Amino acid sequence: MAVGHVLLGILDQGPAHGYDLKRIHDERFPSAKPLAFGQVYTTLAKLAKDDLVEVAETHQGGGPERTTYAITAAGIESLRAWLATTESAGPYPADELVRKTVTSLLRGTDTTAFLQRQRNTHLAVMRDLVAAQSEASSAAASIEIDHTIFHLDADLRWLETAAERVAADRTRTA
Amino acid sequence: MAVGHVLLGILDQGPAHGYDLKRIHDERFPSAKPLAFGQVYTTLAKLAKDDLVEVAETHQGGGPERTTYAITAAGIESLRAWLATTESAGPYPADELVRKTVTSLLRGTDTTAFLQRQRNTHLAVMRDLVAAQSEASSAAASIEIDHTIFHLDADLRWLETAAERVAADRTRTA
DNA sequence: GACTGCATGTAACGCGTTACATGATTTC
DNA sequence: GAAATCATGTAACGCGTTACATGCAGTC
Repeated sequence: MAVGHVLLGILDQGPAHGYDLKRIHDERFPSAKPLAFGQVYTTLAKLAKDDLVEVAETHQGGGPERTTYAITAAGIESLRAWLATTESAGPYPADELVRKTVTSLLRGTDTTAFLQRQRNTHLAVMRDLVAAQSEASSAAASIEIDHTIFHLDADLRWLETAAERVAADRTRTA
Repeated sequence: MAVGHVLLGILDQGPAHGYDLKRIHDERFPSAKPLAFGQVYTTLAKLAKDDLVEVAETHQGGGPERTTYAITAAGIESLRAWLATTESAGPYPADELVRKTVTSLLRGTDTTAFLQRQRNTHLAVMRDLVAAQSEASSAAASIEIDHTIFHLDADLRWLETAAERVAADRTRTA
C-alpha cells in the first residue's frame, strides 16, 4: 500500500478531505506523477476498512459536500512502523528502457540510433528538472527533485556506456 | 504489456515453450526480478488472443507435455514498432524510498538514522552486483547489470545528499 | 444561462504477484 | 518407491489507471 502510507503521513499532520490529500501529495512530490483522484478515494476506503483512518466530519455547510478524514491510533502505529523499516534494494522488475535495449541488441535491430534518440528525450526532461530544482522552496522538495535528477543522470550515463559497449561488441564480433 | 514484448523478442529467435521463456528471460535480465511462471502463461494467453503468437506444436512425445509457441507476422510487426519508439523520461510514480524519506522529514521522525541504515542495505547489494558484472558473458548482460549498478549508485549518492540537506536544514531552522 | 473550478465517488480494466493444483520424467 | 525437477495452468488478489457520473459554487 505505497500510496496509503503517504496519505497517513499527511493525515498525521491533521484531518483533511480527499481533494486536499491529492493537492498536498502533489506538492510533496513535485517531480513525480500526480496522484489520480480515483486512487485517493479508493485508498481512503481501504484505509477506513482497516481502521487506519476514520471519517471525522461530513458536509460542513457552505461549499460543496466534503468528507473529512482523520488518522486513528492504529493508523499512527502503522505509519510509525512503515517509517522504521528499511527498504530492500532490489531486485527490481526490469526497466522498460533496459528491456528494449537488450531485446534490440540480441535481435540485431539498430540499437545505436535508438540510444541516441532516447538520450535527447532524457536531456530535455533534465533541463526542466534543473530549473524546477532552483525554485524548490524546502529541503523536502529539494530532496524529492534530487532523486529524479540523480536517476535521470544515471540513465544518461547508462545510455552512453551502453552505446560504447554496443560499439565495442560490434568491432569485436566483426 | 511490458513483459509481452520481451517474450515476443525471445520468440522472434525461434519457437519456444513457457518454461524456456522464463529461463531465457532470466538469463537476459540477470539483475532483475525473475519472471514468475504464472505470468508467462497468462501473458502468452493474452498474446495468443491478440494473434501475436500462435501454438506451434503440442506434446511432442517424450518428456512432459509441452506447448510450443511461435511468433506470428503481426507479432513481428508489434515487436518492430515497440523497438522503434522512444521511452518517455518520466514523470515516474514516486519511489518508495523517496516517499518514506519525505514523509519522515515532514513529520519530524529521525530521518538521519533511516538514511544511514538504508545506505548499508544498498551497499551490500552493490557489492554483489559488482561481482556479477565481472562475470558477465555478453555485452547485453553487461549492459543490463550496468543499469542496476548505475541506479543503485544514484540512490547511494542521493542518500548522502539527502543526509546533508537534512543536516543543513536542521541547523538553519534551529 | 454557460463555463470553470471544487469535490466526491464508482466501475472497469491492466498488469503483476502469490498461491494453489496437477502430473509427468528423471534420479537416488 | 521417494524425492527432485520439468512443465503447465487456474484463481484470487493488490495496486494503479482511466473513464464515467454527479453536483454545488462562483464568475463572466
